[in-house]
Amino acid sequence: MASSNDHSPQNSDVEGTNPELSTNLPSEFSASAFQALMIDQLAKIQEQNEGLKTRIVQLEQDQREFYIDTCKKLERGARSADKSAHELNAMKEVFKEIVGVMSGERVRFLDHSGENVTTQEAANISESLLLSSNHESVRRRQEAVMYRDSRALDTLHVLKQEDTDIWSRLNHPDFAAPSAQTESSDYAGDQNENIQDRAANYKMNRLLKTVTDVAREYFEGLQGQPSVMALERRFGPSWRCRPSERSFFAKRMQIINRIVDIKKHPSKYNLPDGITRKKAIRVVENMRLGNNSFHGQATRMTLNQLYIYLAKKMDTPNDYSLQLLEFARPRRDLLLEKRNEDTQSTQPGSSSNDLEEESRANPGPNSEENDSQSPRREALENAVTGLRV
DNA sequence: AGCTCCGGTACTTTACACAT
DNA sequence: ATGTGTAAAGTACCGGAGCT
Repeated sequence: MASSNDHSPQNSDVEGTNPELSTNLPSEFSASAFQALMIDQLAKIQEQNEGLKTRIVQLEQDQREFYIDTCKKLERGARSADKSAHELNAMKEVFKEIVGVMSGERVRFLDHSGENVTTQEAANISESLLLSSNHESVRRRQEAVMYRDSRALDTLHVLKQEDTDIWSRLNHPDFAAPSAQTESSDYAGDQNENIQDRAANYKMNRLLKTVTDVAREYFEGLQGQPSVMALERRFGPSWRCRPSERSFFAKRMQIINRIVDIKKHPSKYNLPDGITRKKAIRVVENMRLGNNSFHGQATRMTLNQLYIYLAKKMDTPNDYSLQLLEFARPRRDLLLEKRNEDTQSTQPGSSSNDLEEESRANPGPNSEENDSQSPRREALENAVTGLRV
């Protein structure tokens, strides 16, 4: 364009200043001007072509980069989808665990004695993806824990010296000792805090009514809970730092101590050698149910009364038996009956009163059915028949 | 010897069942 | 509805064991 502008003044100059010359050479001038114009135009086209070429090359490069970038994104997406699927499966496993805990199935995982776990259940557990993925990292920690605990146990209280083979089977992944953690990651730190919180917040069950339940809570753990024995071994007394928990634990330990002592020294209680823990528990449960002389007569004791009975050393050698000699009545009932007798003795009775008294004095096999607590007692009796084996 | 931790126990408070 | 008795849970204190 600049070149064409350059030519036009020349033309006007030639035509304007020298009209004679222009009239003499019109054809020659126009041809040369046309040539120059064409060359100029061609040059411009060439320039445009080169510009287009570079732009096409640039576009090709851009497209290639876009393609590579998209491929990378797709690859990342695919990997992310795989990971999500894996996590989803893991979540399904966790959900199954939660359902298991809620339905009571999961408690079998905590059955440290291994008495209640069938081969099929063991196989199912070992097939769990989540558990298996957790297993490796947890296993190393647990080995360190077991080593530390087994050494610590040598110097601890006699009660804490329960069979190490039971402890070795305690493999619940949630309750590794914080001190045994070797990872220094934030995740491991969070887990430590979580575990310590859970241990610090554990509260022994106040609603238990039988020695069997107390022993289960201590040795095996209740549904979805760690066993008290495991808490003791992993955290020492620190998990029960609250005064209420300490006191309650001390009372429960009177019962547990007796079970352990019966198992260790059966001859001390005129019981056969090699007695199992289950049988030791049954002996103490029988004592609670009627093999006792609480306040001078056989009484079906509460756990608190059993604690008093043992703590005050009110027990006698005759109380320890695998046979339940008498399924006694609760102290509350006995006291109430005694009070009624006293009031009736002050008011010499009618014939109906005599009958009532006689029926109380000789309670028949169904006498407790009229009791206000008969459903509970029925459950207890069922438990007793189970204990009698 | 002094300190801390822990278990044991007396005492108090609370909850519940039963009688009036 | 209120009073009473019993049992259980919780609190406070004491004493022993272990550590510095």
